[in-house]
Amino acid sequence: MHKTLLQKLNQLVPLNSQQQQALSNVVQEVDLPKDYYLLEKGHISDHIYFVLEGVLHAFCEVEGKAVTRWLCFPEHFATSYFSFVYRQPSEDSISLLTNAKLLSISYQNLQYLARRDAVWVDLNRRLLEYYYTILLDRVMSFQTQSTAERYESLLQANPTIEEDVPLGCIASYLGMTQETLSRIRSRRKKRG
Amino acid sequence: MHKTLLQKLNQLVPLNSQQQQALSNVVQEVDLPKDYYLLEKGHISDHIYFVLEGVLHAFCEVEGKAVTRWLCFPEHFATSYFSFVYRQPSEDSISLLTNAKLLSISYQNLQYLARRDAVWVDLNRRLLEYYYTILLDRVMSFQTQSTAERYESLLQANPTIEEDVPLGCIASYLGMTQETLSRIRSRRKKRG
DNA sequence: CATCTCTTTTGACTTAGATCAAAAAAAACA
DNA sequence: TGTTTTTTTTGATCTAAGTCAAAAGAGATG
Repeated sequence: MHKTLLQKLNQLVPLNSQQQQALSNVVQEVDLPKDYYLLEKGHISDHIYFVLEGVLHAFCEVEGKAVTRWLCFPEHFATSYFSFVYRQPSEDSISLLTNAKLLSISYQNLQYLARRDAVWVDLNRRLLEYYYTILLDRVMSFQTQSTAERYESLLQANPTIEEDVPLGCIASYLGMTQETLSRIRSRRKKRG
Repeated sequence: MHKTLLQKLNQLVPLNSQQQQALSNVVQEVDLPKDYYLLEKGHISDHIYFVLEGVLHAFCEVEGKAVTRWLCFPEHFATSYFSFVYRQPSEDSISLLTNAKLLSISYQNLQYLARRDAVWVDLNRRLLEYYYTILLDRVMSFQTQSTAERYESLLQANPTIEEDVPLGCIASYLGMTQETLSRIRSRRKKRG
């Protein structure tokens, strides 16, 4: 079983060795190439992923343009949440922005775990709480920050983003045009 | 016990009469006046509220200006989520924008319920899931909509907002200035 | 290596929304 | 009731960011 995942989970809820074993029985490690689709729009999300290496993104089409709904970096979890939980077709697609090494757990297996041990229910709640507060911050960044400030914060939280994520994805994620982000970058360089 | 709350909860998870009774034992109905503070910044959020009548808002100070973090209308739940869950001082304050009738449940009592019956854990998760997806939509509105479109959506979802919520609160909630919202309103009126 | 495609940068221009300031309207209050 | 305070509207700029278009750069492909 993968140390990184256990560390992350233990921060939220302590797991005994039995629980760790139960988890390792249902977790699958996969290596996937850049541009691989984990989920296509219209399908039901059947897995939740934990990113070991690489970057993922979820996006949907709005008026012909792709909107980046989120970016997912190493040591974070990814799925189309609405679809996964409510068993409804996803509005979003999820694909890989780089080659990636992931851990994957199926909906079935997660249900199975949750039925046998309440710790997994608890963990699920903790994770949700965590991502909820992150999302609240993202909302506030739109309320209070300029485009340049939003980019600066993102860069601070994730310095590798410039190499791994196309300009257009980042711009859309931050709610601005590609051109604007490109200009923000060139201004940054001039200053240092 | 209040019908409205039970209806809402039953939509998420069916409750038997025993569970309904258990809930009614810990729920308190309160009538509070406009401008009353349910939570002041720096304190730990000790209650979760269900709004029967009236409107609440949460706000924090950023660079000397109040930022509306959320608005809460009848048949919705309110608390400073981060503070309530992590038992940390809240960054936000919560106060009433109108006279209000609320149902309140304390953290202690909710813990008590959750220890005795897993249905309350489940319900908590369902609620969190629900509000998570709402928040995702709010993020997307910033990514894809103009100020006027955001206001239009909000108005559609909550037609009474014009009477109940001051212009400045709404503007801040939607990430624009008061002046901009005022102009959006006057343009609306001219058209009809 | 030349060609084609896709992404990013740069430029010129337009516009939505911010800022600053003052007037008008609405609440609060004595 | 008139006076004070707060909220909202309106007006005159200003500027950040969007749009449109073209050039430059970087990868992919034959």
